[in-house]
Amino acid sequence: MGKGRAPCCDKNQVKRGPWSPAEDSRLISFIQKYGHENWRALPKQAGLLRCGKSCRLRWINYLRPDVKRGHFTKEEEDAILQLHQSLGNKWSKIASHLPGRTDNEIKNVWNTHLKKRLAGRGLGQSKHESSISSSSSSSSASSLVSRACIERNVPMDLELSTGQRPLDEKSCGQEGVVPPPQPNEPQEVQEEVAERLPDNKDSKDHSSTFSGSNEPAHLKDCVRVDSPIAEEQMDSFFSFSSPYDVRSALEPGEVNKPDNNNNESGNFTIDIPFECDVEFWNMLDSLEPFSVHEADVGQDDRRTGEGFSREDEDLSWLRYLENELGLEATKERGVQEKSRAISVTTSPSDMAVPMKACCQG
DNA sequence: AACTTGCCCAACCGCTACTAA
DNA sequence: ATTAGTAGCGGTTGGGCAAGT
Repeated sequence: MGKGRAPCCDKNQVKRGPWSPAEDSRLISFIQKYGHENWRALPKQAGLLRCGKSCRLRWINYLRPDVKRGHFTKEEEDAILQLHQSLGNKWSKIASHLPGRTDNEIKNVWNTHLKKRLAGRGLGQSKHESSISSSSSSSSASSLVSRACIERNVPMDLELSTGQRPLDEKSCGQEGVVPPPQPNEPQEVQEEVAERLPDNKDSKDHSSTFSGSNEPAHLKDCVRVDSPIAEEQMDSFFSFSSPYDVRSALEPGEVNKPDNNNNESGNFTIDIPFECDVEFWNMLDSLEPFSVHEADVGQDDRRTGEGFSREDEDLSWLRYLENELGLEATKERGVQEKSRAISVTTSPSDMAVPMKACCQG
């Protein structure tokens, strides 16, 4: 090796800046299917022109299904103030006490709101004093924190904070949204995938977007390439219940999909070259984002309902994500989504020609 | 309406901690 | 014990947007 530490990625080769819906879709899809054993290798395996760090950040701060977004409640703000008194700028530790909030988000809120609020409340006060006096609702903040601790099995004693990150992938399952990874279960993986194949579509309630038999003729040839795979992938797109086995599934530079109907001999391999065609990505980005229509119904009701299932939660999250991405579920998008499903599933360079042909009509 | 200013927040950067060989 | 690779953390930046002039 050369001197010093190798850069995490070649900045000339990776895309930077805001994430496009297409990239989000690709990342979500990949992680949902294979997890994120290795962030560094993930972009390559997923066919993303991003630094692994960037992928990780995007996932943790934005795309994770259990990430809570929107304004912070007074309770949460008070909790942050309180926790900051004890922990200082240990944003990840603070975040671990606030379900669904990310360290980055908390850091931002602190820097933009809470710090000023605190400053405005009395410069002469000691930290401790200000903490006491500033928390008119400290009891509620405490209860929020303690509730979070209970939910997450995090010790209430902040000084004993273990440094674990309940918000990260290792403990998403505690939120009831993302179960802990179940590695080394190839049999289950296969069963899970088998269940998601088009043959079993009846068991799914959010697959209609891609079950379209009314796709335009000019798209059919394109879709034929591997539409069962695409549909399978998009069907399970936002369901985080599927186990995965990254270790056994992935080699650098390629994605070995679990067995499926398309490939009864197994070892279905999709090679996603890192050097993706920039034009392709431009085209991809110009496409309308992915959406699932059934999820439009009754999200809020589900939240309050007694039978709020994982599936419901997945759908809620999907709807939320759609909103976040500025997606609007419309019928005609099914066509584009077909295309997108393919792009998410296969090698961009493989798809570049047929996709281009399709788009040019 | 046009321009400026300030705020917000997603994303990036660089460092440290951890782990495996 | 050392080294290299990776994940995670905290600080910082910059683009977009809203409010103000």
